[in-house]
Amino acid sequence: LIPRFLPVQNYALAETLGSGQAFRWREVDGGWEGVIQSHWVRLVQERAGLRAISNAPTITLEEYLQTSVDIEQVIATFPKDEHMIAAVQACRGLRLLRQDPWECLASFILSSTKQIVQIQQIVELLCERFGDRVKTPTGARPAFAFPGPERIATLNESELRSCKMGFRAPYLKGSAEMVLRGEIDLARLKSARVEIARTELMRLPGVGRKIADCVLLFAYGFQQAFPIDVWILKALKQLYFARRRPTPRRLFEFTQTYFGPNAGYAQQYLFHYMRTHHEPEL
DNA sequence: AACCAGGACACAA
DNA sequence: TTGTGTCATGGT
Repeated sequence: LIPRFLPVQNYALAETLGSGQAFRWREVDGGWEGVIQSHWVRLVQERAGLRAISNAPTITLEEYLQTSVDIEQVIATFPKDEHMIAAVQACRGLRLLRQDPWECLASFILSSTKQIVQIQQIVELLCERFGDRVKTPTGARPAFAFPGPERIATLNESELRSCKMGFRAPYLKGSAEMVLRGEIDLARLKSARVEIARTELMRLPGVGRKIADCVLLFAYGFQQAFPIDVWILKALKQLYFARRRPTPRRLFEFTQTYFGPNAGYAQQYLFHYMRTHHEPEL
């Protein structure tokens, strides 16, 4: 296992890994351990960057963690209203990851009406039971790769339900089968226009507008994508549409114009802010 | 013990 | 188009 250093300023590692965009990271002895592709990874926050222990190529780590993104430059494009200022103030250094499309897609299919801790539990069970073992340092807990669509497609519904995913089981299996049959090409979406990529993703069972936007943002890096979940919906209505009744279409229009070219980052800051400051109802 | 969770879907009006 | 019930499971 190769230790190395990823220089980066102002990287909020704990909030980035633990706040609901990825579900497989665990805090262990002051660091964060997880799996990227087929590589076990341990990350430790340091003053001038991130210390990484892993066999994964450096470029893989940098890509996943997006360490080359200048977050101050991103923040500078946010609207300067009091709510965004407070959200940035609450966690300067929060990042967006760049995850594997299938893992991200499958994870968010499993996310609907679940709390983040429960999503983590479901995904962990799925990997433990059906993922390939990956190499770990002696003494560390066993770790597993995320099972690919070819593996998920072979499982029956009761095997999937044993991972506590409930009614989402047929969605996951159905989506795995469509990917496996080539009815959707996840790799090709990277170079598509965002509207086309979204429409494609929404053809999959269990994937609506919100989950599609999560995958567009967290896996493909479409920074205009703005997932609207219950927290963000509450934030938008409460902070920007008080005493009004926006239609979903009007809300979407607002997110695409008001928050600027990095709307997806703004969304993640608002999401984290709402969840950690659990605003009293207004 | 109710209520809710990073929703989607079929169906009604 | 917008509204309601349903789905499975566990945390708070």
